[in-house]
Amino acid sequence: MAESTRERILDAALRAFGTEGFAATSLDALATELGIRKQTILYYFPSKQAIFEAVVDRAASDLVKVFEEQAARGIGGLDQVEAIVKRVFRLAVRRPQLLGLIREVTRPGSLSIDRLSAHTAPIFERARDFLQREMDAGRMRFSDPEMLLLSLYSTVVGVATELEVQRAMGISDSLRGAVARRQELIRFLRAALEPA
Amino acid sequence: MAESTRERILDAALRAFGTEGFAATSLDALATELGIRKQTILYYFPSKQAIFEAVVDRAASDLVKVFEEQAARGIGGLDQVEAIVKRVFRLAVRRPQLLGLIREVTRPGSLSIDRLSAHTAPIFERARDFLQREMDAGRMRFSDPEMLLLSLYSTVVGVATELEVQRAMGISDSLRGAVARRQELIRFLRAALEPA
DNA sequence: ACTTCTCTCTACCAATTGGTAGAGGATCGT
DNA sequence: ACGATCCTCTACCAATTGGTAGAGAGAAGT
Repeated sequence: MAESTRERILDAALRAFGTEGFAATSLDALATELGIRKQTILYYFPSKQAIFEAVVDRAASDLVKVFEEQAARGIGGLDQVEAIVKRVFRLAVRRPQLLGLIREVTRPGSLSIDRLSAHTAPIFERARDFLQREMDAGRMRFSDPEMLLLSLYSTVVGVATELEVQRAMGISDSLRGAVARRQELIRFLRAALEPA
Repeated sequence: MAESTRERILDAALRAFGTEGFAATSLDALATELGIRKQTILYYFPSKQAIFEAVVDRAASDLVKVFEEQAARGIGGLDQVEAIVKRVFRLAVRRPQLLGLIREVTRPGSLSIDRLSAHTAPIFERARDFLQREMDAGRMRFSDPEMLLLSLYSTVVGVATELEVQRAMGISDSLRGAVARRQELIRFLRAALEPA
């Protein structure tokens, strides 16, 4: 057996929640997609909310792992920023629903936001310290590291996920387009971060 | 009479769609909030989808107006970029649901995306030409104007709307916090755009 | 006085929602 | 052979969903 039913449910739920959103996803639709009955889903998870939380947990730890792998390399300066952007982009291309889910969770009305930030708080802290260190070492333009982190987050996640905006702007969303976007984004960020 | 019923419905719908999202908003809830019956809503609009489209139309033209007002001033270079960012921020503070709605419409599964881009296409084009002109004049770092526009869009909209991410990062979402964010964002963009 | 138009209402409806109860079939250790 | 555990199913259910049909109130025009 390739994958347990539980895992298959989580996979399908990630896709659905990450693209359609929580409210627009019905358990019946999820079950039909999987070729099983809704009650089978409710055997593994007590409620729809519980599925969502499990999906968030898994997505968050996948995301954190990507960051920690790169952090472990201990590269410094803008090269490290570039490496992280590349990893985020690889993730966005391979598993677009994952970042879509993050945006679903960070929506104003959402529950589970605390669940996500419990996972991500350590890497936020780490990133902030990294920026501070690089600034002190003169390898990065000086500014408030938290605000800078917010700008970086917005830019990277936006460019990686706003596919419909790109389409509306007439930008190709092919793989080649993704590479071009990534390249321009990195140049953009390097210009924004380089010390004066 | 302060406001027509139709206008009140559109106002409430903007708020609901912009924060809760389309699927999570029910006509009954909307009606209760307004102190009227659901059927009164359905007298003015034939369906939920039609309400959404009307809201998108109104929000889009409000948004376009903000841009055109600033474009008419004919300021050049980074000062113009800064002025636009400030206007977007003012909008985000005064009517946060408006940008929330944009994000709802630009979500993958959404309908009405064409409706939005029909409104915004002209200002996208205008912005692209503006960037190109500024680059040619040497007042802005040289790069692909479309890709640059995407980066700018992502950064500005993200910083202006990702309130929950900010909360998770420990950034205050007070008015003072908004001013600080705007200031840092402008410095960030200036650094990213200044010619080498 | 009568009609017409604008608006909001009550009364329903079929379909879908998330969720409960419990039957039945495997597969297991004993 | 037997019970226990694991898993998926059928059968329901109350509540909510978007939407229809049409009554009735009020104002306006004739």
